[in-house]
Amino acid sequence: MTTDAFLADCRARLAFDLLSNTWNAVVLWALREGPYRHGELRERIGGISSKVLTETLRRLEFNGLVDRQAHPGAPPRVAYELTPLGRTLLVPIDTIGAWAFAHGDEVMAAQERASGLQ
Amino acid sequence: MTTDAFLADCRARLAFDLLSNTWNAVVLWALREGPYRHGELRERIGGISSKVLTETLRRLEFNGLVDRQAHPGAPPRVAYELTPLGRTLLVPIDTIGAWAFAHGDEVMAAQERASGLQ
DNA sequence: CAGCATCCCGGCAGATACTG
DNA sequence: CAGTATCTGCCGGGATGCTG
Repeated sequence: MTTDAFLADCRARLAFDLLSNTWNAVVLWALREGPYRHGELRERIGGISSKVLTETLRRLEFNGLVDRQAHPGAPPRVAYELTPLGRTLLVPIDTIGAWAFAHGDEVMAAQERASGLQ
Repeated sequence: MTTDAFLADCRARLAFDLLSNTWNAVVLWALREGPYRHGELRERIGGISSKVLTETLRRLEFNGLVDRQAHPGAPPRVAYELTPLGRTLLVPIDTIGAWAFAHGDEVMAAQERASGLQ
């Protein structure tokens, strides 16, 4: 098992905290096909406010997962791109997504069962 | 790509929400080696309060990931065990942990770099 | 266009004390 | 032993409005 010293190890927490935010994984995933600008990202994602998108990008940048390129001038042009490190995180994200597609209905069924019998 | 319709799909969110809680994944992981009782789990995990452990177990049970067996009598004996569904979720959890072990130091280095230059 | 400044709210999680 | 009952603080995230 690769992660046997899991419980006490803070390093594992690191990855979970990265994926624990509502939007981190979504933005990372949306960026997988190349640089996008702020507005493009908002469109592609849908349902995220401008403020929250900026916060998320700042967080990802802080953790070395996203690279921010500001081309100066007016109007402002800012592009965001995955770093190589950020790109490696797409693997776990995809694994989670795959699990959801395989077992999502089982979870929902369990939820309804549990709700039903109070 | 298995999860191309990721952004709009609520099913993917399901899995992320499951792993977004601070303790869900930890408790799931702690349960991977068979049934444990409330007190045993607390010991094995460390740093979790009784109340929060109960809440977490209730949540996991609600989602069909954990099975709760109460053997009546005094003193009370309650054991928790992974369901087959819960066991499948160990795979993504392990993937995340493996990523953390492989790239955790890169993230920490990036954080220090970002903190350093203000 | 990109993004800060505010205000606000709900829910996770910790600490503490109590019960069958 | 395995919980429940409170009280509390914190932070993510939404809404709105303003700026260079």
